[in-house]
Amino acid sequence: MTTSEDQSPAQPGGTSEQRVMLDSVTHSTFLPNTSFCDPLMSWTDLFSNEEYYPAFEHQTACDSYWTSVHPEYWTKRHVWEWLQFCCDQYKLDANCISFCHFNISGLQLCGMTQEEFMEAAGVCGEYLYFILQSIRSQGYSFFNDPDETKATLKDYGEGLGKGTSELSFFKADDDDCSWLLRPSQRSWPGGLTNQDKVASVWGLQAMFPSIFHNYADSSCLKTSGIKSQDCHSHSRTSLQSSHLWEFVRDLLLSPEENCGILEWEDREQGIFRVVKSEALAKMWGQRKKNDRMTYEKLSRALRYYYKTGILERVDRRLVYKFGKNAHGWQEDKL
DNA sequence: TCTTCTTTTCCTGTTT
DNA sequence: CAAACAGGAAAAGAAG
Repeated sequence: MTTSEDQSPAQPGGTSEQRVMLDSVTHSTFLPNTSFCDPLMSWTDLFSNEEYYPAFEHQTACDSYWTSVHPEYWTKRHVWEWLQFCCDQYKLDANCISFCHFNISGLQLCGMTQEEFMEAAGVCGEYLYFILQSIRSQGYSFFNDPDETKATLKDYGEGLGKGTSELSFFKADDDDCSWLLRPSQRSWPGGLTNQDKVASVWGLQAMFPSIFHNYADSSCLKTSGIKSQDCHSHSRTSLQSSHLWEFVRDLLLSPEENCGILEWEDREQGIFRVVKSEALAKMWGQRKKNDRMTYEKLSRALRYYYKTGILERVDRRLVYKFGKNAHGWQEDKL
């Protein structure tokens, strides 16, 4: 597999700005949702490769940012910028997203149904769908600027929980190109403080409580650094680096990425089988940037989970079971 | 820097 | 015999 390190930088659109943008995404693996998409190609690989992405639209640095254009007029680049923003800002797990499905214009994006979003990005897809719809239809912009804030949290109802006072979820005047960001604000995706991010996430929670309720436990909504009382994660590490058991769980929950490496034996009981042990180890090794990973080592790490109740022993080869301290795998709690 | 926790690495022995 | 399991020990790595 090719890595971003050995890619030639000489491709259309491969400006330093774009590479910075793309490289800030985790080195995810993308498994086949489409016939032309290399299953192990990362986002960086995908979009820096002209074969896969010939139409980078040859934009220049002075071209508009996605926030300054209505979604229906977004270019493909705007679509990625938006995806990039959503991943960064709302801690969506890029692994959940099949970027091959988003190699489209804004008009096509706006034509996608909720089901199509979910097909392309699983639970993140539903989330992305709602974000997009809010941008299209309601004119919400997500930024913190006291001078620009036209409405505070109270406009969106009571009982939103801690942190809501920080919120400056913004609804602009209808005649003010409502969802636009002014040029001076266009640097904000990289400049937000943690507090801003908390505020923004709380804002989304206010808008889409059902989504947050449903997915608070999902790895696709990473919650590190967000002191939400709804956060059920026991993880003490960064959200961007999921634990092994979460990686395994997410693989089980993402059939399009699974490639038959793992399969459920008993979905209700949380019993699953490792079908391709070395492939699983390789994939985990790619995630951890460790090409010496083997199933033997991976399985040793899995066995440590017996102690903590993340996994329970199943006396069958290559079969494991989620324990009482594993969360986010149950179908009815997703 | 220290501490804690998770994961990696290596190992020996056992089971399938 | 190979592959997988079990678990001890030590070290590395990440994060607070």
